[in-house]
Amino acid sequence: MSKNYTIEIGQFFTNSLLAWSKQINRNLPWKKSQNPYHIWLSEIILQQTRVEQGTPYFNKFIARFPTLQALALASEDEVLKLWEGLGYYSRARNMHQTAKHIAFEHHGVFPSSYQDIRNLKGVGDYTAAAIASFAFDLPYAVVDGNVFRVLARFFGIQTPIDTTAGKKEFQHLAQILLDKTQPAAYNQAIMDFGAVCCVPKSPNCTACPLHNHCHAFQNRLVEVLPIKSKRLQKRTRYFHYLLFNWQEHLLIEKRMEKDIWQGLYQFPLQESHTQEVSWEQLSSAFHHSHTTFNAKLLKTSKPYQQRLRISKL
DNA sequence: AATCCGGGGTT
DNA sequence: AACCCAGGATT
Repeated sequence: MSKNYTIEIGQFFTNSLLAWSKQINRNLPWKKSQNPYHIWLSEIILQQTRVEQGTPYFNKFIARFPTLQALALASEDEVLKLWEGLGYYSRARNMHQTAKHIAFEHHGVFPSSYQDIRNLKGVGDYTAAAIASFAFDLPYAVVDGNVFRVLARFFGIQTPIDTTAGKKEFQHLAQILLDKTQPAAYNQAIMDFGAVCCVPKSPNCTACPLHNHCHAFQNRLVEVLPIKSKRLQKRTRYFHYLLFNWQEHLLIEKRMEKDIWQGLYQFPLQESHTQEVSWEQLSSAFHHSHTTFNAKLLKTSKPYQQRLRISKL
């Protein structure tokens, strides 16, 4: 698809983004330096996480673990405790494991080539390109949700972004468009542009400096692009927590099954598909807690919802 | 290629 | 209720 576009339009795109980025000011705390530890930490936190949600976590982690060595020396429990509430908890485990790996097996020296960075646990194509460009000025184009959207719209690409072919096509085009003389500035510019200007819903296209050459705007495809092939649907799970008193303590348990929150702790739990659950269900489900610990059921919680995505077809 | 893994905001 | 977010690992 990228073969259909001229060099000139690509240069217009790149130069326009860089010019646009100079007139906005998005001061993010992890952009104050090229410290690879700070860059890496921020990128892990921001995976599938909004900047506004991740920023306080970044500040907490930097305050508690000023260096990669400090993070490596921490216990996994403490790392998870600091991560609490952010979701996708395997990110925290992989991050901690990687910190220990770099600290104890590479003398604390953060890898400085794309391939070495890419080989770190928890680091995929996007994060490797982000660290390589932001921390080491290496010419690797980032492709995140913002980039998919901006490229799909401006170049009118209708290939679904959630397919192997789509990912390959967008990655290839992004690499062509990258300004190799200033990869960090370009990568920052295209993501800022997607986050601030070319937003998912109802972008203000008439105010966009690229709209004269934007395929989606010229062809009324802004609300259609980017295209995703997999339609997603939500299934709702209801969790009813039970508070057991045992020798003046509240019983908690550890989630060992292969499911969400693996290895995390919770009050004993009965799950149901509906908001209501019968007392018989609760009682029989926790006969074990009663008999094993001689614990007394104090009360049950209101039902908590957890929605998860399941593919429709 | 599909599926799993989350919390939180927006529409 | 559906969609989206500075995605990656697993199967």
